Amino acid sequence: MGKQMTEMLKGTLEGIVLALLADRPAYGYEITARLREQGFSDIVEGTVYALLVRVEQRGLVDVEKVPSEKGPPRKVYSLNPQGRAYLDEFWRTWSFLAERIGQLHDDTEGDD
Amino acid sequence: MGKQMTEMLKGTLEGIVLALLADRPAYGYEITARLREQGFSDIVEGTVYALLVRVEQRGLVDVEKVPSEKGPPRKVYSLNPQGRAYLDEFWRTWSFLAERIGQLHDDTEGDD
DNA sequence: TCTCGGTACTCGGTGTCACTGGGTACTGGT
DNA sequence: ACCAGTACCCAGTGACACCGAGTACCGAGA
Repeated sequence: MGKQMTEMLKGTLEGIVLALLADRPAYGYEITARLREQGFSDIVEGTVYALLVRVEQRGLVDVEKVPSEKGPPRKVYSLNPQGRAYLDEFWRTWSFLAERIGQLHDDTEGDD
Repeated sequence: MGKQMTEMLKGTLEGIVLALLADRPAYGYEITARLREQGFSDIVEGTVYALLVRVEQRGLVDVEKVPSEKGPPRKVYSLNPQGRAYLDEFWRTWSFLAERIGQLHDDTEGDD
């Protein structure tokens, strides 16, 4: 979608993935697929895997290795309490930002 | 506000500043002050100035030097047609992202 | 006069993040 | 034997907000 989206995803993609995990546990390949379904068509696997490594090292998710019928074993990630708290904080930050920007949009859209 | 806000501002702060300039021309110091008024209390001058240099070099804004009664001359930035087009693109990208994330929020908020 | 605080802009270095473009390994079908 | 799909990993790149410090210009008070 372009460079603007790339920059905008910094900081938000993490929240998006954690929100997906809050819904239900999932593994990397699956998360990538879900993101693509939701319209984030050019988010590639490498990005998601790197992100998952990060959140794991920060202790926001629990990991369980589950054998797959097809291919290597899956690493299934699930949100733990710490992750949930972090996600809460993410929503607060997001709401604040979205509100300001929404207001800015309303103020400036009348003149084009 | 914390690290999450820092990361989230990547890509969005640029749009915010351009939106401010779409409202009316302004200079760096003033923009910083306006941002603080709007609640972005810990955005420091250095960040804003660096951003302005960037958008100037990309040709999104026009610059005019105006003498100040107090201190060094002001560099007054105003959005030009290219910048307006870029801002339009920003709003499209933002709307897309905000819609997905908003939906994600609605889906997951019911279970805490 | 000298200092201090407010105004206004500049700059080098840091950490974080999404992206790129590869690679490994396991399975089933042809 | 080969290939496509599944599933994960990794080193390097560019962009960006932040940090801390510096420069310069002005008016007011000690």
